[in-house]
Amino acid sequence: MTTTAERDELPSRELATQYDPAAVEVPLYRRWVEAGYFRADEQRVLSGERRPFSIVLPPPNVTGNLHVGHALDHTLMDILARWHRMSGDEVLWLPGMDHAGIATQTVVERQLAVDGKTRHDFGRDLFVQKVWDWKQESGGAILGQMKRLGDSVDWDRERFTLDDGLSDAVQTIFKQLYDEGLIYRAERIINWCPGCRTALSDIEVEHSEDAGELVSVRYGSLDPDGDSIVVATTRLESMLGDTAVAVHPDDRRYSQLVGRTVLLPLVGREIPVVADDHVEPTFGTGAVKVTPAHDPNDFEIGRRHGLPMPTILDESARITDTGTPFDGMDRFEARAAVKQALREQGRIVGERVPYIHAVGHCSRSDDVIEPRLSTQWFVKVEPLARAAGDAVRDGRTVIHPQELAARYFDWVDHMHDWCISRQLWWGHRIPVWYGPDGEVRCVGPNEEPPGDGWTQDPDVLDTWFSSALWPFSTMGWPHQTDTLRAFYPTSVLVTGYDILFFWVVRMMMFGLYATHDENGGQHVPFRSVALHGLVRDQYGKKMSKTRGNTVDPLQWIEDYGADAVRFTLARGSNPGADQAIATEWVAGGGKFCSKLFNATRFAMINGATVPQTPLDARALTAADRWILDRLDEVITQTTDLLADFQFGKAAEGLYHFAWDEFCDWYLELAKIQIAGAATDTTASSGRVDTTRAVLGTVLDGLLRLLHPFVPYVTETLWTSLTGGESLVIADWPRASGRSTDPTATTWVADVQALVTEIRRFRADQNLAPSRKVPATLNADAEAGPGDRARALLTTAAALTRLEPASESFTATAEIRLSLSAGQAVTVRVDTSGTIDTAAEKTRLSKDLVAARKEIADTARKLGNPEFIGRAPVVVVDKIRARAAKAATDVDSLTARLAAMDGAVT
RNA sequence: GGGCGCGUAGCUCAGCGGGAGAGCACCCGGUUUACACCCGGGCGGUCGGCGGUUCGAACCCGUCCGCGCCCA
Repeated sequence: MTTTAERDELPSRELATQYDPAAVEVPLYRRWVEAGYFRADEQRVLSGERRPFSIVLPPPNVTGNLHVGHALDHTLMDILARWHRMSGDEVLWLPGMDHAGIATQTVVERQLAVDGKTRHDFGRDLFVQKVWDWKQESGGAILGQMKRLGDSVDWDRERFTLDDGLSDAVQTIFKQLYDEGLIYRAERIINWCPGCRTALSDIEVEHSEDAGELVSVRYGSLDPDGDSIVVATTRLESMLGDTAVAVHPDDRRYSQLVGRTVLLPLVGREIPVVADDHVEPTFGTGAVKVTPAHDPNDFEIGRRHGLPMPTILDESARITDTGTPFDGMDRFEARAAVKQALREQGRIVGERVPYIHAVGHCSRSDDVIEPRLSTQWFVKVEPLARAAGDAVRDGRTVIHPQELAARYFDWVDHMHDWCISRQLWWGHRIPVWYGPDGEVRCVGPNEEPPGDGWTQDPDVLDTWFSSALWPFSTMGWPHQTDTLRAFYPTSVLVTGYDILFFWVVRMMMFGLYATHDENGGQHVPFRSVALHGLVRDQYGKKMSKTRGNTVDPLQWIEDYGADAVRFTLARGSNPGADQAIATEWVAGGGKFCSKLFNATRFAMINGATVPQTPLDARALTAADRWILDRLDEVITQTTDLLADFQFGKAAEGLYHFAWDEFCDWYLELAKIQIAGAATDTTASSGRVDTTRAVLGTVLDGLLRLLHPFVPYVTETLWTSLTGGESLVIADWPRASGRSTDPTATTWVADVQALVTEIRRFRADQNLAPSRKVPATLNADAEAGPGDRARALLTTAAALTRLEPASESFTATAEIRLSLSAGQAVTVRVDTSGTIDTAAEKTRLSKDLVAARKEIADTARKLGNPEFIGRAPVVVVDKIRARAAKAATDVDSLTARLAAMDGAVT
């Protein structure tokens, strides 16, 4: 027995008079979750009952909110998840978040800063506890936002990268890589963010074209007879750390200087001039200053020539340990001060201002990155990257669209070793301990850390290190769980192409390294990667806070409904390509849902029902046959497009079918069939029932097809139409298997052409749409089988408000149309003598021009023997038919224009 | 500098060898009992330029111009 409370939870089977997404969406989502529709069951896969479909959700950042890029990504994933669920697959779509090391630590540090405190005031353990507290209270807002969007994820399986299980996975793979020598610690030039005060990997650095200064400075003697050499730099303060000047060995301008020393100004140090093949002799003066501790290229030169490598910047990028007055200055302050001091010495020999050059910025804080010599942990990526490349080359993982595979290869084939240590407290701490006598020990997940006298490495791992394990760590790896057995390798990863290197490559590397089948073969983490583009503003500009053109998808959801946002995003999405979006377009998505609602409601008012038995083909009208054939086509087309990740085309095809074909034409035709049967008792008594069954059949199929895109409105309508439990667990439609009826398609095309022609006439003549116009309808003798020709005319008349001629009928105008098979129909109308001859002439003249152009175009082709000889027969026949039709039209139009002229004179 | 991609209606984009399309915007007309979140009609494009291949090019090839992204 249903309690009142339970009944309130169920959506009403009665449709309201207007669709209100805000009232429907939240309760519907709750009902789906409570019903357990989104839960995955390993056993149904392992028993062979169902095929698995698993989808990797890119874990959003725990500090993040749903932005429009997520909305797109999640919409596409949800479309796949719901489509596969309806197709009978067991779907696992697992939600969760990553811990976002820098971002999260920064959030909490900012809170502490309000009270004038830093994390050091609390110590490591207490600070980390505070971050956990923050996560409990304020983190993960995005999970609620995912629910609002409608994500059909299995909430029982929510994961977080710092969970115990996932942390075990991190420690396990670290240990394995370490033991195999694929993780090492070394002093290298790394990207240092002075704002975040940590090392970054290459991919966390974004390059932009910035305006700086290129300053040329004379090193060495200022005496015209003394040794000197001119070098240029954009980072003038770095000269304080110079330990050499390098020139190309073959550069004769400097050959006498190689091996000697020049004076380093301001510092007063003598530094050598070295010859190095890597110097570009044609750039600038051909001589370069060498700062080994603060430039990657200079570091290599320094290594080759055994140069000292003094570090002259501290963690905040202040000058330090140079023994000059610049110590303690910020790098930018020092840049100006050094320039001033050099100018006073007369050493500035040239300046290019502004000088546009590429500058690296921290992707998190936007601070200018400093290359810095530092001891860090690295992953030796070469063997991992090669395996990742091979997996795509072999087709074990397929990238969609294919063009983007080139970028993938470009990346994996030229990857630098990955700097994985971060000087943070929030994250997975590096499981390496240092002993009192310099011993180093990497501790595995089941091992006790060493005791007294040993200290653990203070750094934590890059967040991407744990995110790279996500596809399998969330399923219980390193344990061989039923979840892994059932759902791994996963089916698909859907993500933006901008994250291909950040994350996709890393998942590929770790997945191939860590996971294997029974025979020891490598597992790919996912079989397909579907890449979409960025969402841009309505002018195609990239959204950014500084530009002020960002949008809030949650506001759109509030205003227009989640379905509207989803449909608009899906419809605009083409594989690998960016898309633009605007509020008006989202409003358009809302209008589509509303249209769907009104159409279904109307069909139901007219008795639409989903038949329990197959439709009797003999009882179907041409209109019925046409819409049913179209439904079959759309089912096949949508299924094929989804299988190829062509979301935009799939959505577009459904929109067109629903609105332009079903609503605009079939519903209007159905009205006539139902009304006509009421007045015409000789029409088969089953006509009304058949029409109702066709309405129900088409709507049932359409709503199923649309459900992955717009789950809420379709669920509302479908449960009302069918009385079924839920569309979420309904079957994906299949084409009927009926052979198509091309004559039905032709018939409808003729109706549409005739109706449009009559409407054009009415509009040109300013005949009010509501006005009934008397008319006579004539078909040429050969206009086809009598019934269909008669139906064609009466149907067109009904759709255009024509009424039968009375005895006083006097034709004042004539509308003639060539039908597709070459016959013609004529409609004579009585406009009560008031005919706008000028408007009618304009209309006919316009058609005449078009028809003459058509004659010219086709005649040119048909007059070309090469065309007749070489073009396919079907093409030639088509052109001949067009030529014939155009000739008929020209005759008819000419005659009517002549008649009108005659009538006037 | 290297690689990838893009230039089609006012805007955003489909179409990628045989009649130039969609959404949004715009103009005109409409309370035709599903829907004014609507209906009907309409305006609007030498498909970036120039060459070539082809019976035929928005579509294939070359080249130039302009724009974007990624990597140096």
